Amino acid sequence: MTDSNPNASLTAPSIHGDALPPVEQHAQQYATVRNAHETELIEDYVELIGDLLTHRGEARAADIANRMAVSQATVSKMIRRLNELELVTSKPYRSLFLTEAGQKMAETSRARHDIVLHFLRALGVKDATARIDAEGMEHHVSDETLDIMQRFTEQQQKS
Amino acid sequence: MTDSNPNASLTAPSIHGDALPPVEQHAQQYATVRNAHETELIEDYVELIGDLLTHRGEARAADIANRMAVSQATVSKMIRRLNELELVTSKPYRSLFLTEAGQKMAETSRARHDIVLHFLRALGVKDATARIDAEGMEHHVSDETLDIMQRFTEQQQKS
DNA sequence: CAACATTGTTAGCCAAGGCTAAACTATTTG
DNA sequence: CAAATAGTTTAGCCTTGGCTAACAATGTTG
Ligand SMILES: [Mn+2]
Ligand SMILES: [Mn+2]
Ligand SMILES: [Mn+2]
Ligand SMILES: [Mn+2]
Repeated sequence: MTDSNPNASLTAPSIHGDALPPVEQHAQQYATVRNAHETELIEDYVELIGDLLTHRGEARAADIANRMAVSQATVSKMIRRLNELELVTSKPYRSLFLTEAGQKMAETSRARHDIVLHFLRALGVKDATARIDAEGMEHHVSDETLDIMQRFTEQQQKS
Repeated sequence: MTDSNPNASLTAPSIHGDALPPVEQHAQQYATVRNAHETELIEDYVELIGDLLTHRGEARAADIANRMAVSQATVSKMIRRLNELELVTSKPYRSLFLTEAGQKMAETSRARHDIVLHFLRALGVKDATARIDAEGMEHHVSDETLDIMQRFTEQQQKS
C-alpha cells in the first residue's frame, strides 16, 4: 500500500480545498456508483415499458427503440435479457408485458424518477433541463436524499 | 413507427401520472445520459489524480487502485488510455502527472463535484451519504442546475 | 548485496451495451 | 390476395471496463 497514512486527511491541515476522504470511504463512493451503473439501464427499460403500457396500452420494441434513440437490434437483445431476469414476458412479434417483479421495479423507478424531477422543478430548474438531469441523477440518489427532496418539494408547494 | 401519434401526451388527458414526453425530447434524455457515461470514468480518474497530486505530491497507480477499490491491472489499462487521450504523462514505475488538458479537466470536475457535495450538505443530507450521492450525481447535473445549486448553498450559509 | 515485499505491466478472459446487415414475420393496402 | 411496408430477430462486430494469473521492476531490509 503506497497510501501509508490513510487517515492523513483527517489530521493534516492544508492550504487546499477539501481533504481526501479516508481510503475505505472513498472506495465506497466509487463502488456504489459502479453498482448503480449495473442496474441503471435495466431500470430505465422497465420503467419505460411500464409507462408505455400505462399510457398506450402496449409496449412495442419499435417504440422503445424510438424513445431511447437506439437501434431495434439493441432493444431486441435487451428484451432477451429482461426476459432472462424474469422482468418481462414476451411472445415474438407481440407487445411486451411486465411480470410481478417487473411491475414492482417499474413502480419504484417511476416514483424515484418523479421525486427527483419534481424536486428539480421546485428548485427552479427549467422543465426540459430538469427532465434531462433527472434521467441520470435518479440512479444515484440515496433513500435519505430522496426523502429530503420530497419534503423540500412539498414545502415549496405550500408557499 | 409504431408510435403513430408522438404528441398524444400533450393532448390526451389521463387518469395516470405525468404523461410521456414527446419522442424527440424523451430520446434526448437518454442520449444525454449515455453521453455522460462515456466521459464519467475518465473524469473521476483525472480528478482523483489531481487530488492525489495536490494532497500527496504524487499519484501512484497503487493509490488509485486502493481508492477506487479496483485491481491494479484495471488501473494500468486505464492509465494507458488516459495517456492516449493526452490527459496524463507517465513513465513506467513513476508517479503520474497531468498534462495541461488534464489539469483543466481535473479543475472543472473538482469544482463541479464540490458544488454538488456542498449543495447536498446544505440540503441537510448527512456527510457520508452526500459524498456517495455526489460521486454519481456530479456527472448528470447540467450547468443550469449547477448554478442553482451553488446559489442555494450560498443562500443557506448566510442564515 | 541478496532476499523479500511492493508496485507496475502484460496477456487473456468476460459481460454489457452499442452498432450494421440480412433474414424473417406481420400488417396494410392496391 | 399479392406486394409493399413496418416491425422483429439474429448474426457478427466493436469498445469499455471489469477480472485473474504470471511476470518484471523497484524499493527495503537483514
Ligand atoms: Mn428513469
Ligand atoms: Mn434514468
Ligand atoms: Mn468527481
Ligand atoms: Mn464521480
